[in-house]
Parts: sequence; C-alpha cells; structure tokens
Amino acid sequence: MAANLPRVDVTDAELAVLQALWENGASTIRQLVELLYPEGKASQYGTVQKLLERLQAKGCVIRDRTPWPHVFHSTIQRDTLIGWHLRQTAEKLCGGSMTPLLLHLLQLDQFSAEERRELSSFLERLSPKGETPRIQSGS
Amino acid sequence: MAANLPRVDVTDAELAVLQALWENGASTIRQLVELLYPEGKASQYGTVQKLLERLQAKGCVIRDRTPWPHVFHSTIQRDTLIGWHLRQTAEKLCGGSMTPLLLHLLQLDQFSAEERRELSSFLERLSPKGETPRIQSGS
DNA sequence: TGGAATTTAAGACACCGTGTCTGAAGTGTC
DNA sequence: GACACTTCAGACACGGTGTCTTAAATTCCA
Repeated sequence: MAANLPRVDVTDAELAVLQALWENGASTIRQLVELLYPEGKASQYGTVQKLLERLQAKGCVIRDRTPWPHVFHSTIQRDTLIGWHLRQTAEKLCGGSMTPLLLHLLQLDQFSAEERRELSSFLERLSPKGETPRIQSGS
Repeated sequence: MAANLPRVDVTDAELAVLQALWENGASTIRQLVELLYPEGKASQYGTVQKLLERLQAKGCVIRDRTPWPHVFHSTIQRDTLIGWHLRQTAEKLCGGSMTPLLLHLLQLDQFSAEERRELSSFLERLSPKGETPRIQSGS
C-alpha cells in the first residue's frame, strides 16, 4: 500500500511556496503569485507553476483538478520538514544519533527558567516513574 | 577586534576533510589523501588540496607553514557545525526560534529511559530552583 | 652541486541543481 | 466565435561543486 513517501529535500523557492500554502491554505497559482510576488511581473506566474510542478513530483503538494482553476494543497507540514532537517544534520555530523543535537539545544541557555520547567515536566510525562527499567541499583 | 568568524557553510566533500582532521588531528595533505581516497588516484591529491584551500578561505582550517610539508589544523569543532545547522533550520522553518526543534526532538521518543533520566537531571542542573528567569541575548 | 621526488600554487573544466522565462495548447466565459 | 486566463512542456543562464591539470617551489640524496 505504502505510496512513495514525499521527498522533502525542498529548495528555498519551493519552501516559500509551501509556506504560502501553510499560511493561506489550499490556493490557486494566481493566489500564490500575488502572495509571493506582490509587484508581480507576468513571467513569475510560470515560475510558481514550475515550482509547484516540482513540489508535486516530490510528493509535497497535490493538485485538485476538480475546480477551475486547479487548487493546490500541501501534503506535508512544517514539522515534517523540521524532522527531516534534524535527521540530515544528525546523519552528517553525529553518525545518525539525535542526542548530540538535543544536548546542543539544551546547552544553548536560551530558555527561560519557565521554559526549562516546562521541558522538565514534559520529560516527566514521557517517562513515567513506573516504566523506568532500573538497570543498575540506584543509591 | 573580532576577526572574521569562520563561514561554516561547508560542502559534503569539505566536510569529509574536516571529519578526517577531527579524527586524526592535524595532518598533511598526503595523510588526508590516504585517508579519504585509499585507492588513491594521483589526481586526488589536487582535489584534497583545493578543498583545503576553500576551507582555509572560509576560516575552518589553518595551515601551519613551519613544518615541511605543511600541516593543516581544523579551527572549528563538530559542535560548531551542529549549532550552525540547527540555527539554519530554525531560521528557515521556525522564524529563528529553537524551541520547536527542541520539542520535535523530545517527542521523537527515541530515547531510552536511561537517557531521559539523564536529560531530566541535566535540565535540573541548568535551572536550579531559586533562579529567576533571564532574558537571553541573541547570538 | 645537480637531479629526482614531492609539495605548493593557480587555474581550468564539466556537471548538475536552481530559479526564471517563453510559447503553444487547452479551458471557460460572454 | 472572440477573448482572457490557465495549463503544459520545454529552454535557458547562472553559480556552486567536485575534479583534474600544469608549472613553479622546495627538500633530499647521490
């Protein structure tokens, strides 16, 4: 069953199109052009068209042909792209492990005490006390 | 004062050179070639040479000219690149905020109970109970 | 001292992704 | 049927990337 998963290696111009779709919901090419190129030379209609075509080929966008003009829907979410980027850097730089990324973020010290408390309780919820296997004898 | 910071937008082939330097410490071109291209066509000496030249231009590598042949040292660490990649994705996808990345990683649930316990205590150490929230300064 | 071997320095090149633009055919509306 | 807009397909220039080549400089050894 599993249809080909979307390829999320998305270029900058393609990403701009996706962002527009995320913000405005499903849109026609015309709507996207007016959003992305407000000054709007005529040729840029073709540009957006080509970008959508490539996004469709990657599986990041589907084209609804029932209305006229056609309407484009995004098939991926911001979080999908975030995950892909994180995985890419993990594979390039950390042998695939995500832990170094997490540690780096935690060490940034960009988080307020409030945020850190939230994160801590978030972790608590992830690992309820009863579930934690006690491998070594704690003191 | 601040000398030009290194540009860490490093390509794949350049990264391979850096990894070799990280693993083996300061090295000559010859050593790097033997490491990176074990079968070793002669032309690839020039390839590594050019990659080092570009890395030097970016400030990621310095060339020690006192010994013969010259020895190259990496001036950046793995963690610097990790940080740069994280910042890039944050700016592209999260308006610059790192928090969505952190949440994504935490939700992955890829971490063992042991790791989660470590992370939790890590957070505890970061935010001792009495501490008041601070506004962070941008990088 | 002279020559061989290696390293340095600088440049050239093909390939591919990316963003953009163009023109012809198709579709709907008045 | 005329017009405006959309769709479809292709072409193009530009820049980055990895690779290769050649000539000058340096070291070492007979």
